[in-house]
Amino acid sequence: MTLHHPQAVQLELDAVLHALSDPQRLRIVQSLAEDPTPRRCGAFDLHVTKSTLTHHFRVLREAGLIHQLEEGTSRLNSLRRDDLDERFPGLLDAILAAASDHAPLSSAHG
Amino acid sequence: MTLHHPQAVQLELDAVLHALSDPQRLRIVQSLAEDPTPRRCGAFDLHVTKSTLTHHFRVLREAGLIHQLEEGTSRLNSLRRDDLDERFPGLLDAILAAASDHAPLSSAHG
DNA sequence: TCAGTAGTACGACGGGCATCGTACCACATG
DNA sequence: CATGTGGTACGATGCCCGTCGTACTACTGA
Repeated sequence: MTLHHPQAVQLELDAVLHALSDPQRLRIVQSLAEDPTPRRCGAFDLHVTKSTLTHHFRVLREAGLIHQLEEGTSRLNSLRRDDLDERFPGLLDAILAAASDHAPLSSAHG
Repeated sequence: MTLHHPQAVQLELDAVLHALSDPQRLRIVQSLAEDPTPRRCGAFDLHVTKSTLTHHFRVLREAGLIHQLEEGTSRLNSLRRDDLDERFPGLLDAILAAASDHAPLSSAHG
């Protein structure tokens, strides 16, 4: 079974903003923006249980923010930058800029 | 008693995104962006009751998105564009652009 | 085969939120 | 004083959401 991803044209602003209004999910997107390397759900330092993690990644995927590629027992997550930029030009950049000003990921664990 | 408005520096991204993730509130902000004239809470065509209206305007105010000036029995609402732009450059513009693409206010009642 | 890893599915819990109705206040106007 | 207008406060309701635990599947490797 393949995972459902909305098409770029179908992305809804409400869903995107809601997805990013949660600190944990904003963290994930921030991290993926800093380092675009696709990586596992568990590879994000989030301090929540696995089931909660699954939930957050699902919200992000269904909002169209990330792409999840099934790879063995893992799912490789990547940011849908191009689709986001195509649908909502400048939105992701503005949010990421605001987020990095707010609580920079690079110094979050320092 | 004066209404509490957060300072520009204190604006939190989570709160802003959450405030704008609600369709009704996004509508209000959209409307204020299209026509910056400060106006009453009741002057927005929202199809919700007065108490719900009060709630939404409070959320917007406490997130720092709007300013409410007490004027007699009314509150004049205006968009805090400058403060938003100062704190989160480009964010409001990007969201408004995305929103107008999504569901243009000017054609909402047409 | 046994153990470990990566993740899902389901159910539950608690809190928050959008919405409403009712009651109430402040001001203007007749 | 009575009425209308603009808005708040409070309580209730129903739903959604973030979080967790438990049980489960699928793959990997000793």
